[in-house]
Amino acid sequence: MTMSDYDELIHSLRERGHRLTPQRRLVLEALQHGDHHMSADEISQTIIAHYPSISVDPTTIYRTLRWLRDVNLVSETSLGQNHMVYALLGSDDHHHLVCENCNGVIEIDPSILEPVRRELQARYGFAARLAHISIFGLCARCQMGDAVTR
Amino acid sequence: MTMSDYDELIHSLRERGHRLTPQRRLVLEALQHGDHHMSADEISQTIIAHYPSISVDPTTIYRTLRWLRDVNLVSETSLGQNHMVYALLGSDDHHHLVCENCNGVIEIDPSILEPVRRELQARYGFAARLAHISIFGLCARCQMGDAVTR
DNA sequence: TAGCTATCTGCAAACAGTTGCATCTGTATT
DNA sequence: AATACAGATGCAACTGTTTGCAGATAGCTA
Repeated sequence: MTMSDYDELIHSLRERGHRLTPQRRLVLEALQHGDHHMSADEISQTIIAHYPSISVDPTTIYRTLRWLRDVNLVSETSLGQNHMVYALLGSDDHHHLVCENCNGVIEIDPSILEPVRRELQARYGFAARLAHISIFGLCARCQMGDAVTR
Repeated sequence: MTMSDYDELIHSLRERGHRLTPQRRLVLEALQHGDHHMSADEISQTIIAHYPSISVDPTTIYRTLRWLRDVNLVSETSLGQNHMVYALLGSDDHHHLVCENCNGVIEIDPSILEPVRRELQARYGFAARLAHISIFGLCARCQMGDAVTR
């Protein structure tokens, strides 16, 4: 996303009554800084590390992340752990294959789901939001004997 | 699932060290009784309604549901609410299109994801567990103006 | 530049679900 | 029928996340 795209986006959000508060800027900055998926707690720690004098309430971080997800700026993904992870959308998009046995994660090209997206739109008129989703199952190694033996 | 299938299943689970306790029977019975997806709390309420004298600890219900999911007897699905819902596998299998705006759920034929399952196995050797999954997005009605306006 | 108001924040309390641990029990073995 | 023990249960404490509410503030309007 270019800078002018970003400005335009903020402007269009403002027009719809959304506000760009210091807290929201800090969360966005943290997400830009950490280039991988981040948990709410990692975002909080990143803000504290960069601005020790500022404190952002965890509730606000959660609410900001939900807002960013709702306006399609970040993805929210479960990787089989006890917390969600978040990532800025628009570059390095991919999906995840999560092994339920060894907890390993394989990142895959998002194009594999394009036919499904098209069919859902055609058949049901449904616009699927398929961004950074997880597909759970068993990886090649864990399939041997383990699907039953676990 | 026929009765002998069921007996066979229990037998094979026992062989692997799993036990069929009264609590587990009650959870299974509740799932058979309610024909739709049920939350842990609904299962608890159903047990209380049928057997007022027996109490099953919520922790045990959660652990039983996780076990049933791990041995592939029930599905665990998020329908966009703040809790998971569970269903017995094997009949009436389907997937869900969940509208993030109006929270409506459309049930769809599971065959739509078969090509994806095959490709994941072929390309990555990954055995996807695609049972009663949810795909989030916007339904036809909510797409008009709402994808942006929300 | 000050005022207005819908939106946002922080705090406390709540909620769904998980974990640690001591005790109990289903089931195989004798 | 009695024994033994891996595996299951119940309780309490904890985790990640959400919600209710009162006070604060972004950003429009004059």
